[in-house]
Amino acid sequence: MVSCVKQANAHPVFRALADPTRRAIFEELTRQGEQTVHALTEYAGVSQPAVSKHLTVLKRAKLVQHRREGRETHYRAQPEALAPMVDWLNHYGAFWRDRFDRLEALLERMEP
Amino acid sequence: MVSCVKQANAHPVFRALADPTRRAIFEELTRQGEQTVHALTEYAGVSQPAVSKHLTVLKRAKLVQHRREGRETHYRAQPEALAPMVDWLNHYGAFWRDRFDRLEALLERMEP
DNA sequence: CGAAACCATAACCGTACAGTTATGGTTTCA
DNA sequence: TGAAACCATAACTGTACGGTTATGGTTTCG
Repeated sequence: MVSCVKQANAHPVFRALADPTRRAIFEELTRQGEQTVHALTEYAGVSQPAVSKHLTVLKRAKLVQHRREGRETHYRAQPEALAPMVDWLNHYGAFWRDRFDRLEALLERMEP
Repeated sequence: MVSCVKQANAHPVFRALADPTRRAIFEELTRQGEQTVHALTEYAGVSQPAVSKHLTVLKRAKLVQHRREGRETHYRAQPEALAPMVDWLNHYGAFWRDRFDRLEALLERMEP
């Protein structure tokens, strides 16, 4: 029946991904897998506290998870948290709606 | 071959849709179709200049088009402009990638 | 143990931004 | 023609936000 209605939880996702640095961090985690804050700091080209704050925002949107191991913290992307955004596009992106609907139908037949 | 690489044009879309009021306006235009600034102002619950500025941002992201008719300006949503965001999800939303890829393949067979 | 690495939080700063009122330019119409 | 409707822009304001340095808490290791 396709995604329904009121997801207030969509806002944190939209908000988090509006910042280029945050998008870059998420992209890097998606491509390279789990990363320490140190590694992400080198990649992002901003200070370590800045990266920590970005990770906090991403964490609130559930876009990343963290795992502490000794003195370092490993972050990894959690792409399932993109679902609200996908739902929104499904709902309001009229141009894509047909495609999504057909996809839904297809997938239901493919994976019961 | 699925969407490729560097779309700097994705940023304006992400940025524009990060604001709740702007999303609401876009959603309203998608649901109800073409609307005047006056109507959108009533709907949005903010001042008319605020709406005008939001529409300007949406316009820069190509998410809306406008058509002047006498003293009123009619705006309408342009959902195709969501493409960069869809591409981004396709690229970095690992969880959705398989689905999108299968969709691509399916659509190519369905609409040659 | 003591120093260094790793990370998070605090405190601060400049700017971008969403909102407001004020104003002016077109267009409609009585 | 003159007033009112419609819209965009200008000018201003407060706050949110992304960045920085400073600091402190764990953890590792020589």
